[in-house]
Amino acid sequence: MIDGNLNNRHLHGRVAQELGTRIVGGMYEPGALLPPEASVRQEMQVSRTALREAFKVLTAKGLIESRQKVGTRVRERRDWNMLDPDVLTWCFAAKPSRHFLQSLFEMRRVIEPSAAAMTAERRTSEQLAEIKAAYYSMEQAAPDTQEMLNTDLRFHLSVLNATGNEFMVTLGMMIKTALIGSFRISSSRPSAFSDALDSHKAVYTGIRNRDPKRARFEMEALLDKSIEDAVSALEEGGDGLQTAEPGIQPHSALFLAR
Amino acid sequence: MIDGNLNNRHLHGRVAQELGTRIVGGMYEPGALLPPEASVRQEMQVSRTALREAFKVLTAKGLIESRQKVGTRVRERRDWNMLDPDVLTWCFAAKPSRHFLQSLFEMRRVIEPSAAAMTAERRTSEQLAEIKAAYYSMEQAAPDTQEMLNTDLRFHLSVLNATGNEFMVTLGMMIKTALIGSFRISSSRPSAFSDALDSHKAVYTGIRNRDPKRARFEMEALLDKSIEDAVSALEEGGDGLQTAEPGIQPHSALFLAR
DNA sequence: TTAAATTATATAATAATACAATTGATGTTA
DNA sequence: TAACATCAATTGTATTATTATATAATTTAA
Repeated sequence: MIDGNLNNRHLHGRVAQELGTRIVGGMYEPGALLPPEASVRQEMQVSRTALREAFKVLTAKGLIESRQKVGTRVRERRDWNMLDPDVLTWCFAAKPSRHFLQSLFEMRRVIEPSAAAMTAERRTSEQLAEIKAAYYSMEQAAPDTQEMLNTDLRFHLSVLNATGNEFMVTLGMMIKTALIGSFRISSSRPSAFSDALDSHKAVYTGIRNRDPKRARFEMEALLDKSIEDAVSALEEGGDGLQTAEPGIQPHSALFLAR
Repeated sequence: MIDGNLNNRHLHGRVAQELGTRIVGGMYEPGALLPPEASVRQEMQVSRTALREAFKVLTAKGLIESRQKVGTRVRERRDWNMLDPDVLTWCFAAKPSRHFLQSLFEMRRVIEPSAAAMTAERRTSEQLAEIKAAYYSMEQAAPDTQEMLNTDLRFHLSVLNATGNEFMVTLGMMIKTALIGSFRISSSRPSAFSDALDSHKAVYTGIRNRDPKRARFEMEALLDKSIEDAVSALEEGGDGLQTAEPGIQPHSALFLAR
């Protein structure tokens, strides 16, 4: 389990994970009632304490709400805390739709270029050193490995951290989950390895030179490329992904370019 | 209490609110241990069940982590789920620093212009109708009232909703909390009322005309203006806000302009 | 006949208690 | 000295009982 906070250590965490996955997976529909405590307890063979603590976790993340007498209801999707690392992980566990993945990439495309610009503007030399170190660790990682993913991740997080904006840091958690999840879906993407390195280096250079416009531009280019790769990996792979629901217009990943 | 999910209905929710406020307020420092269950129970006069459920809520939001024998520790600030509506509300309850408020505005400045562009690109006519309705409700609200805040909020949320990106919708929750919190801090800002209306109308027009660049530009202008207002309200007000910690460079709210 | 009041019942909320598991510290022994 | 055993503190889990509340069913009064 690659969750943010929850782990196998606690019984209630495992229960929350199981129920959370079921909910985002659509087994219990928004607005519907969960089975009453007693029956869930029996099914999962857990004590009331464990189940109720799991409910509290899910409540805290906006997935459910419990009322006396009436039961425990799944809240509307719009109330779910989609930016929560656990919720996001459960979404990935539950065969995310294409629309979901597109929305996620779109968020990165909104956030990260601005983050790169901020960082170029304000980074300290220590922060720059960390970004540089992250880049070099990418260079040394073998292509198409877990190590590559980790160093890639490290680079993006170091940029977000260096913004000095704590909300960016929190969004970094989301992006981390997203990257890991995407990697697991299209595991061996035939990404142009050296291309990716060049793009990252360009971002780093922009930040080093305190050139916000450049940093933003290069990050945009980098993301556009990686989105392209992911999409094509998905197209070929056809790895059991749900297709977008009808009625939802496909996004053009590039609509932001001006 | 204006929280997202928690409310006075539940005892554990009140306990979580109290503890959460203390934590983000700095009463318990990151890395430090909370007093053991028994003593918190005694202080608050609650049962172990209520306290433990409150702990689970705080754990789910990334504020604390409990280990057997060792106790319950406050996690590092970077692990806090700052985008969670409850956490954000607690931050506002705890006299937010100037740096915090600047970061929040900065996030809006990153998110909302892009959201406006997306919406201009993809909005359905129903979505446009809702945005229009929100604008007209602003026109009819009396200046400098709660009603004004509500309609303003409605406008911004309707734009975010119309992006069709569910992460944007979740960020809307964050922005909602931020707006309410900001309003309470600088309650009677001498904002140029009709100016604000004009800006909003310009955004609406851009979206109506399916003109992403225009919508983005007008949203940027709108936010720049409202940030300006808020800053000046803060300067005058001097309402007990903590000043930014030394060593943190002030942000220029406008660094994003190109 | 209808409306209001009452009661019943199902369900979650809270409390109280007991015991288990984990872990850090301390002491003990080879 | 190092490995090992013991202990104590603290949270984890389970169980049971009581209370509060929302809905449905029933009775009572107008």
